[in-house]
Amino acid sequence: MKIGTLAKAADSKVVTIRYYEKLGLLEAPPRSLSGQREYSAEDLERLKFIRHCRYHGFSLAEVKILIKLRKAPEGNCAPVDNLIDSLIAKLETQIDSVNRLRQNLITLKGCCHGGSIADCAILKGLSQRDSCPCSAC
Amino acid sequence: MKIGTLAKAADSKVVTIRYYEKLGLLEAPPRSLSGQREYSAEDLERLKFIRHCRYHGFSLAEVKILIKLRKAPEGNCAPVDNLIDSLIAKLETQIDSVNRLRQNLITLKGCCHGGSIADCAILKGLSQRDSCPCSAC
DNA sequence: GATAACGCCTATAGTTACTATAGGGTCAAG
DNA sequence: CTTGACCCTATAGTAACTATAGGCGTTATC
Repeated sequence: MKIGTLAKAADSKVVTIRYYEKLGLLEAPPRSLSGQREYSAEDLERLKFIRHCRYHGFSLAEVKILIKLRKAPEGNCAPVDNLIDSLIAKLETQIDSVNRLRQNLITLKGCCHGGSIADCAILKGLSQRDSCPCSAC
Repeated sequence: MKIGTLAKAADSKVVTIRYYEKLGLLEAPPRSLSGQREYSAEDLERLKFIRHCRYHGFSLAEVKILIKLRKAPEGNCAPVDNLIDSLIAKLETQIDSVNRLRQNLITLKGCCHGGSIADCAILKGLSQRDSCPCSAC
Protein backbone atom coordinates (compact mmCIF):
# COMPACT_ATOMS: atom_id res chain seq x y z
CA MET A 1 0.00 0.00 0.00
CA LYS A 2 1.06 3.62 -0.45
CA ILE A 3 1.87 6.01 2.35
CA GLY A 4 -1.52 7.72 2.37
CA THR A 5 -3.35 4.41 2.75
CA LEU A 6 -0.97 3.40 5.53
CA ALA A 7 -1.53 6.68 7.30
CA LYS A 8 -5.29 6.27 7.28
CA ALA A 9 -5.10 2.65 8.38
CA ALA A 10 -2.95 3.53 11.40
CA ASP A 11 -4.77 6.75 12.20
CA SER A 12 -1.56 8.63 11.57
CA LYS A 13 -0.33 11.25 9.14
CA VAL A 14 1.79 10.98 6.03
CA VAL A 15 4.40 13.41 7.32
CA THR A 16 4.59 11.56 10.63
CA ILE A 17 5.34 8.30 8.85
CA ARG A 18 8.18 9.86 6.88
CA TYR A 19 9.39 11.39 10.14
CA TYR A 20 9.43 7.98 11.84
CA GLU A 21 11.36 6.57 8.93
CA LYS A 22 13.98 9.30 9.25
CA LEU A 23 14.31 8.52 12.95
CA GLY A 24 14.72 4.82 12.25
CA LEU A 25 11.49 3.79 13.97
CA LEU A 26 10.08 2.49 10.72
CA GLU A 27 12.22 0.74 8.15
CA ALA A 28 12.59 2.37 4.77
CA PRO A 29 10.21 0.43 2.52
CA PRO A 30 10.88 -0.54 -1.10
CA ARG A 31 9.99 2.10 -3.66
CA SER A 32 8.02 1.99 -6.87
CA LEU A 33 9.77 2.87 -10.12
CA SER A 34 8.73 6.47 -9.68
CA GLY A 35 10.08 6.50 -6.15
CA GLN A 36 6.92 6.13 -4.13
CA ARG A 37 7.03 4.12 -0.90
CA GLU A 38 5.33 0.72 -0.93
CA TYR A 39 4.32 -0.63 2.48
CA SER A 40 3.43 -4.14 3.65
CA ALA A 41 0.95 -5.34 6.26
CA GLU A 42 3.89 -5.81 8.59
CA ASP A 43 4.76 -2.14 8.27
CA LEU A 44 1.19 -1.32 9.21
CA GLU A 45 1.37 -3.48 12.31
CA ARG A 46 4.58 -1.79 13.35
CA LEU A 47 3.19 1.68 12.82
CA LYS A 48 0.11 0.77 14.84
CA PHE A 49 2.41 -0.43 17.60
CA ILE A 50 4.27 2.87 17.61
CA ARG A 51 1.10 4.96 17.60
CA HIS A 52 -0.39 2.90 20.35
CA CYS A 53 2.73 3.25 22.49
CA ARG A 54 2.60 7.01 21.93
CA TYR A 55 -1.04 6.99 22.93
CA HIS A 56 0.05 5.40 26.19
CA GLY A 57 2.59 8.12 26.82
CA PHE A 58 5.82 6.39 25.83
CA SER A 59 8.42 8.64 24.23
CA LEU A 60 9.79 7.75 20.82
CA ALA A 61 13.07 6.80 22.50
CA GLU A 62 11.19 4.36 24.69
CA VAL A 63 9.26 3.04 21.71
CA LYS A 64 12.58 2.36 20.01
CA ILE A 65 13.61 0.23 22.98
CA LEU A 66 10.28 -1.61 22.97
CA ILE A 67 10.65 -2.37 19.27
CA LYS A 68 14.09 -3.80 19.86
CA LEU A 69 12.74 -5.93 22.71
CA ARG A 70 9.95 -7.26 20.51
CA LYS A 71 12.51 -8.47 18.05
CA ALA A 72 14.03 -10.83 20.61
CA PRO A 73 11.06 -13.02 21.55
CA GLU A 74 13.20 -15.39 23.59
CA GLY A 75 14.20 -12.66 26.06
CA ASN A 76 12.65 -11.99 29.43
CA CYS A 77 9.98 -9.35 29.63
CA ALA A 78 11.36 -7.69 32.78
CA PRO A 79 12.76 -4.70 30.82
CA VAL A 80 9.28 -3.99 29.47
CA ASP A 81 7.97 -4.08 33.00
CA ASN A 82 10.66 -1.66 34.14
CA LEU A 83 9.88 0.73 31.32
CA ILE A 84 6.24 0.77 32.36
CA ASP A 85 7.19 1.31 35.98
CA SER A 86 9.43 4.25 35.20
CA LEU A 87 6.76 5.77 32.99
CA ILE A 88 4.16 5.41 35.73
CA ALA A 89 6.54 7.04 38.19
CA LYS A 90 7.18 9.88 35.75
CA LEU A 91 3.46 10.42 35.29
CA GLU A 92 2.89 10.46 39.03
CA THR A 93 5.53 13.14 39.51
CA GLN A 94 3.88 15.10 36.75
CA ILE A 95 0.44 14.74 38.29
CA ASP A 96 1.77 16.00 41.61
CA SER A 97 3.43 19.04 40.14
CA VAL A 98 0.48 19.98 37.94
CA ASN A 99 -1.85 19.61 40.90
CA ARG A 100 0.41 21.87 42.92
CA LEU A 101 0.43 24.45 40.14
CA ARG A 102 -3.33 24.34 40.00
CA GLN A 103 -3.68 24.81 43.74
CA ASN A 104 -1.28 27.74 43.66
CA LEU A 105 -3.24 29.41 40.91
CA ILE A 106 -6.52 28.91 42.72
CA THR A 107 -5.03 30.51 45.82
CA LEU A 108 -3.75 33.39 43.74
CA LYS A 109 -7.08 33.84 42.06
CA GLY A 110 -8.85 33.90 45.42
CA CYS A 111 -6.95 37.10 46.23
CA CYS A 112 -8.53 38.99 43.35
CA HIS A 113 -11.43 41.23 44.19
CA GLY A 114 -11.88 42.75 40.77
CA GLY A 115 -10.23 46.12 40.79
CA SER A 116 -7.66 47.98 38.78
CA ILE A 117 -4.30 46.64 37.66
CA ALA A 118 -2.67 49.00 40.13
CA ASP A 119 -3.93 47.05 43.11
CA CYS A 120 -4.37 43.65 41.51
CA ALA A 121 -3.46 41.12 44.16
CA ILE A 122 -2.66 38.52 41.51
CA LEU A 123 -0.03 40.63 39.80
CA LYS A 124 1.40 41.58 43.16
CA GLY A 125 1.55 37.93 44.09
CA LEU A 126 3.25 37.09 40.81
CA SER A 127 5.89 39.74 41.28
CA GLN A 128 8.04 37.96 43.79
CA ARG A 129 7.98 34.88 45.91
CA ASP A 130 7.91 36.74 49.18
CA SER A 131 4.79 38.66 48.18
CA CYS A 132 2.97 35.58 46.91
CA PRO A 133 0.01 34.27 48.89
CA CYS A 134 0.69 30.71 47.77
CA SER A 135 1.62 28.38 50.53
CA ALA A 136 4.19 26.87 48.20
CA CYS A 137 6.01 30.11 47.45
CA MET B 1 25.04 44.74 38.24
CA LYS B 2 26.41 42.32 35.65
CA ILE B 3 24.53 39.44 34.13
CA GLY B 4 25.99 36.78 36.42
CA THR B 5 24.98 38.69 39.53
CA LEU B 6 21.50 39.23 38.12
CA ALA B 7 21.18 35.54 37.34
CA LYS B 8 22.06 34.52 40.89
CA ALA B 9 19.76 37.15 42.41
CA ALA B 10 16.78 35.91 40.40
CA ASP B 11 17.65 32.22 40.68
CA SER B 12 18.03 32.10 36.93
CA LYS B 13 20.78 31.41 34.45
CA VAL B 14 22.93 33.72 32.38
CA VAL B 15 21.92 32.10 29.10
CA THR B 16 18.26 32.30 30.03
CA ILE B 17 18.54 36.04 30.63
CA ARG B 18 20.10 36.61 27.22
CA TYR B 19 17.38 34.40 25.77
CA TYR B 20 14.65 36.50 27.39
CA GLU B 21 16.28 39.61 26.01
CA LYS B 22 16.24 38.17 22.51
CA LEU B 23 12.55 37.36 22.90
CA GLY B 24 11.80 40.88 24.09
CA LEU B 25 10.74 39.83 27.59
CA LEU B 26 13.61 41.77 29.13
CA GLU B 27 14.74 45.08 27.74
CA ALA B 28 18.25 45.31 26.36
CA PRO B 29 20.23 47.00 29.14
CA PRO B 30 22.97 49.58 28.63
CA ARG B 31 26.44 48.18 28.04
CA SER B 32 29.81 48.92 29.57
CA LEU B 33 32.59 50.24 27.35
CA SER B 34 33.70 46.68 26.74
CA GLY B 35 30.19 45.63 25.79
CA GLN B 36 29.06 43.91 28.96
CA ARG B 37 25.43 44.26 30.04
CA GLU B 38 24.71 46.47 33.05
CA TYR B 39 21.45 45.78 34.86
CA SER B 40 19.41 47.87 37.31
CA ALA B 41 17.31 46.86 40.30
CA GLU B 42 14.25 47.31 38.11
CA ASP B 43 15.59 44.72 35.69
CA LEU B 44 15.98 42.36 38.61
CA GLU B 45 12.39 42.89 39.69
CA ARG B 46 11.18 42.22 36.17
CA LEU B 47 13.23 39.06 35.84
CA LYS B 48 11.90 37.85 39.18
CA PHE B 49 8.39 38.52 37.91
CA ILE B 50 9.03 36.44 34.80
CA ARG B 51 10.60 33.58 36.71
CA HIS B 52 7.80 33.56 39.22
CA CYS B 53 5.18 33.49 36.47
CA ARG B 54 7.02 30.58 34.88
CA TYR B 55 7.07 28.85 38.25
CA HIS B 56 3.29 29.18 38.27
CA GLY B 57 3.01 27.59 34.86
CA PHE B 58 2.45 30.60 32.63
CA SER B 59 3.96 30.37 29.18
CA LEU B 60 6.37 33.05 28.03
CA ALA B 61 3.68 34.32 25.67
CA GLU B 62 1.35 34.72 28.63
CA VAL B 63 4.09 36.38 30.65
CA LYS B 64 4.50 38.87 27.84
CA ILE B 65 0.83 39.75 28.13
CA LEU B 66 1.07 40.06 31.90
CA ILE B 67 4.03 42.41 31.56
CA LYS B 68 2.09 44.59 29.17
CA LEU B 69 -0.86 44.65 31.58
CA ARG B 70 1.40 45.64 34.46
CA LYS B 71 2.52 48.63 32.47
CA ALA B 72 -1.02 50.07 32.38
CA PRO B 73 -1.85 50.39 36.07
CA GLU B 74 -5.07 52.26 35.40
CA GLY B 75 -6.61 49.33 33.53
CA ASN B 76 -9.01 46.76 34.93
CA CYS B 77 -7.56 43.50 36.19
CA ALA B 78 -10.17 41.29 34.53
CA PRO B 79 -7.75 40.15 31.76
CA VAL B 80 -5.37 38.91 34.45
CA ASP B 81 -8.22 36.99 36.00
CA ASN B 82 -9.12 35.47 32.64
CA LEU B 83 -5.55 34.42 32.01
CA ILE B 84 -5.51 32.63 35.35
CA ASP B 85 -8.82 30.96 34.60
CA SER B 86 -7.69 29.65 31.24
CA LEU B 87 -4.46 28.39 32.76
CA ILE B 88 -6.36 26.57 35.50
CA ALA B 89 -8.63 25.01 32.89
CA LYS B 90 -5.61 23.94 30.84
CA LEU B 91 -4.02 22.35 33.90
CA GLU B 92 -7.22 20.50 34.74
CA THR B 93 -7.40 19.02 31.26
CA GLN B 94 -3.79 17.99 31.61
CA ILE B 95 -4.38 16.38 35.00
CA ASP B 96 -7.25 14.37 33.57
CA SER B 97 -5.29 13.10 30.63
CA VAL B 98 -2.20 12.22 32.64
CA ASN B 99 -4.38 10.41 35.17
CA ARG B 100 -5.97 8.47 32.35
CA LEU B 101 -2.57 7.54 30.97
CA ARG B 102 -1.47 6.37 34.39
CA GLN B 103 -4.57 4.21 34.85
CA ASN B 104 -4.08 2.67 31.43
CA LEU B 105 -0.51 1.79 32.21
CA ILE B 106 -1.42 0.27 35.54
CA THR B 107 -4.01 -1.89 33.80
CA LEU B 108 -1.45 -2.93 31.22
CA LYS B 109 1.11 -3.72 33.87
CA GLY B 110 -1.41 -5.84 35.74
CA CYS B 111 -1.49 -8.20 32.76
CA CYS B 112 2.19 -9.07 33.09
CA HIS B 113 3.02 -12.31 34.81
CA GLY B 114 6.75 -12.20 34.26
CA GLY B 115 7.50 -14.44 31.33
CA SER B 116 9.29 -14.21 28.05
CA ILE B 117 8.94 -11.45 25.51
CA ALA B 118 7.14 -13.89 23.24
CA ASP B 119 4.12 -14.05 25.50
CA CYS B 120 4.42 -10.68 27.20
CA ALA B 121 0.91 -9.40 27.71
CA ILE B 122 2.13 -5.82 27.85
CA LEU B 123 3.72 -5.92 24.43
CA LYS B 124 0.67 -7.67 23.06
CA GLY B 125 -1.53 -4.99 24.56
CA LEU B 126 0.66 -2.29 23.09
CA SER B 127 0.53 -3.77 19.62
CA GLN B 128 -2.93 -2.64 18.69
CA ARG B 129 -5.94 -1.05 20.23
CA ASP B 130 -8.18 -4.02 19.81
CA SER B 131 -5.77 -6.27 21.69
CA CYS B 132 -5.27 -3.79 24.54
CA PRO B 133 -6.75 -4.59 27.94
CA CYS B 134 -7.20 -0.90 28.72
CA SER B 135 -10.76 0.14 29.14
CA ALA B 136 -9.86 3.31 27.24
CA CYS B 137 -8.51 1.54 24.20
C1' DG C 1 54.13 42.52 34.38
C1' DA C 2 52.71 37.84 33.46
C1' DT C 3 49.65 34.27 34.05
C1' DA C 4 45.64 31.80 35.49
C1' DA C 5 40.91 31.48 36.53
C1' DC C 6 36.78 33.11 35.90
C1' DG C 7 33.19 35.91 33.64
C1' DC C 8 31.37 37.90 29.63
C1' DC C 9 30.41 38.12 24.42
C1' DT C 10 28.19 36.16 19.87
C1' DA C 11 26.45 32.66 17.03
C1' DT C 12 24.90 28.18 16.14
C1' DA C 13 22.95 23.72 16.98
C1' DG C 14 20.53 20.46 19.83
C1' DT C 15 16.38 18.86 22.62
C1' DT C 16 10.84 16.53 21.64
C1' DA C 17 7.51 15.15 18.42
C1' DC C 18 5.84 16.73 15.23
C1' DT C 19 3.63 20.39 11.76
C1' DA C 20 3.88 23.60 7.96
C1' DT C 21 5.64 25.29 3.80
C1' DA C 22 7.77 25.55 -0.80
C1' DG C 23 8.47 23.65 -5.04
C1' DG C 24 8.16 19.98 -7.69
C1' DG C 25 6.86 15.06 -9.86
C1' DT C 26 3.14 11.01 -10.44
C1' DC C 27 -1.21 8.87 -11.36
C1' DA C 28 -6.02 7.91 -12.58
C1' DA C 29 -10.35 9.67 -14.30
C1' DG C 30 -13.11 12.25 -17.45
C1' DC D 1 -5.14 16.54 -22.06
C1' DT D 2 -5.96 18.47 -18.18
C1' DT D 3 -7.59 18.45 -13.51
C1' DG D 4 -7.19 17.01 -8.89
C1' DA D 5 -5.53 14.05 -5.62
C1' DC D 6 -1.57 12.00 -4.26
C1' DC D 7 3.49 11.51 -3.82
C1' DC D 8 8.52 13.35 -3.31
C1' DT D 9 12.47 16.20 -0.88
C1' DA D 10 14.23 19.74 1.91
C1' DT D 11 13.82 23.31 5.12
C1' DA D 12 11.97 25.95 8.89
C1' DG D 13 8.94 26.53 12.69
C1' DT D 14 6.87 25.22 17.43
C1' DA D 15 8.36 25.92 23.39
C1' DA D 16 11.69 27.02 26.45
C1' DC D 17 15.51 26.62 27.02
C1' DT D 18 20.56 24.11 27.09
C1' DA D 19 25.01 23.20 25.16
C1' DT D 20 28.90 24.17 22.50
C1' DA D 21 32.61 26.68 20.11
C1' DG D 22 35.60 30.33 19.81
C1' DG D 23 36.96 34.56 21.44
C1' DC D 24 37.51 38.88 24.65
C1' DG D 25 37.37 41.22 29.53
C1' DT D 26 38.45 41.34 34.43
C1' DT D 27 40.60 40.32 38.59
C1' DA D 28 43.73 38.15 41.84
C1' DT D 29 48.07 36.27 42.72
C1' DC D 30 52.95 35.60 42.07
